[in-house]
Amino acid sequence: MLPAEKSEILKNSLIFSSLNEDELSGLAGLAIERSFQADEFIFWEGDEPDYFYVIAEGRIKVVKHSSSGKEFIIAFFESGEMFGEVAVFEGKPYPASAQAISATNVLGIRRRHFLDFLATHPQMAMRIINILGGRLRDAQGRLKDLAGERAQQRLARILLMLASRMGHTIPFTRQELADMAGMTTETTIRLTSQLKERGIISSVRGQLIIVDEAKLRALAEGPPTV
Amino acid sequence: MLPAEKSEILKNSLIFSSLNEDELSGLAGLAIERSFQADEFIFWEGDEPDYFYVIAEGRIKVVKHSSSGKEFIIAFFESGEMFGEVAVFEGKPYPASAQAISATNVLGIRRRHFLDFLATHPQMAMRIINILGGRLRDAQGRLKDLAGERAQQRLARILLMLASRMGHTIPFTRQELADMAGMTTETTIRLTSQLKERGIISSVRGQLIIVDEAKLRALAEGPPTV
DNA sequence: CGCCTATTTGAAAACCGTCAAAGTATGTGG
DNA sequence: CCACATACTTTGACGGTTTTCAAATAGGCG
Repeated sequence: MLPAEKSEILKNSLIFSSLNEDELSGLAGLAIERSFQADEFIFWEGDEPDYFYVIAEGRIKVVKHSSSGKEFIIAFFESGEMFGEVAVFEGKPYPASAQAISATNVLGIRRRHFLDFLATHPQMAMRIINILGGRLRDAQGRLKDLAGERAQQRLARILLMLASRMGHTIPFTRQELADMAGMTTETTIRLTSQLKERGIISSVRGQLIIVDEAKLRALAEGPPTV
Repeated sequence: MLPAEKSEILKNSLIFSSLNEDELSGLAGLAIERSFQADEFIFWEGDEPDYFYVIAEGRIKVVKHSSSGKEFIIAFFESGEMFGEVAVFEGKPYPASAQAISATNVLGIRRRHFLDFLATHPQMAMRIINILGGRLRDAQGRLKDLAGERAQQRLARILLMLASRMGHTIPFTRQELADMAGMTTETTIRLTSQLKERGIISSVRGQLIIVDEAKLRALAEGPPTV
C-alpha cells in the first residue's frame, strides 16, 4: 500500500480527520497495514498491547468471554473508528479480544509511536478524551440496563443504538444481538418474533429491519404502560 | 477556606498531584468549595454539567436508576478522586447522579475553566486519558460479569475490587453491595451468609471483613470446581 | 442438490426476584 | 439509663423470567 493511501485512510478516520497533510503523512509512515478474513482475531484478551488500530475497511467486534465460555460483545466498530486504544494508553494487556466480523483491513500504529505523537499533539489528546468519555458514558448506560432492565427492554435499546449508528437495516444475526444484549440466542429469537408479530420489525436471515422506530422506542423506555 | 488549603487538597488529588505550586494555586483560585451531608445529592442525572469535582474529604457514589426505580451504583469515589468529568468533557448532561455516602467536602471547578486549563497542560490531558482508560476497562469488565456470570461470582468480584481499593474491611451495607453487583438485597444477604458459613468473610452491621481472600478469589474465578 | 448455519419452537428447570414477616443493632430523646 | 424509632439483617415461601436442552425447519452457497 502506498503511503498516500494510508494518509487517506487516516484522514477519513474519526480521530485523525483534523490533522494537516504533514501530520497525516508522518503518522502514515508509522502505520502498518494488516488484513483479516471474517472471524479472524486481530488480537486476543491478554495479549501485549503493541498496537492500536484504525479500521480502513470492514467491521470488527470487541468481545470478552465469561467463565462458562459465553461470549459477550462489548462493542463493534466500522471503518474510520479506532480500537485497542485503552490497552495502549495504560500499557496493560488488552482487556478484550478483537475479531473481524467481515473481511477487514486495518492500520496499526505502534504503542510507542502513538504515545509520542499524542504527547506532541494536544488537540489530539482532547479528541481522545472526548471519545473515551463517550465510550464510558455508553458503557455505564449498558451497565444499568444489564443490572436493572428486562430482556425485552435491553434488546430494544440495543436495536435503537445500532439503528442510530447504522440506519434501520441492522446487519447482525440473532446470535450476535444476543451476545450484545447479554442474553441467549433463544431468548432473542422469542423476543424478536414478538416484535415481528407486532409489526415493529421485519427480518431476513442475518439482518433485521426496524419498521416502527417509535413503538420500539416506547418499548425501550419501560414496560408497556398498564 | 483559604486558597492555600484548596491548593493542598488539589495537590493531594490523584489527577493534580504532579502540578507545581503556581499551577496549583491558579487552579485553586478557580475552585469553589461545597459540603454535603450523608445522602445529599451533589448533582442529578440530566443536570447541566457546570462543574467537575474533586473530593477533599468523604465518600460519594455515582448512581443510575432503572426504569422500575431500582438503583444501580456505577462507581464510588473517595478523597483525592474526581467525578463528574465525563459530562464536563462532552458538554452533555451528567449521565448519572452523584450522592454523598458520608459527610463530604468537594472542590468544584467550572467546566469552562477546566477545559481551558486542560488545553494548556498537555501532560494533564494524558493523565486524564489514563484515568478514563482505567475506568473504561473497569466498566467493560463489569459488563461482562453482569451479562455472563452468576450472582455468586459477581458478588465475589465486587468484594475483591473493593478490597483492592480499601483493604479487607469493606464499609458497605448489604444493600449497597447489592446495588453495586446488580442484584437484590435479599440475594446479597443469602450469598454473604453462605460466605460467612464457609469462613470466607465475617461481618458486623454496615461492614464486612474478608477473612480468606484466596477462597474468595477462587469463587470469583468460576463455579466451585465439581 | 447437499451441507452448513441461522431460525424456530417446545418443555422443563434453575436462578433469582418478590413479598412478607421477624429479629437485631444503633442511636436518640426523655 | 431505658424505651423507642430506625435502619440493617435474616429467613421462608412462592413465582416469574430466562436459561437450558432437544429437535425440527429453512435459507444460502458451493
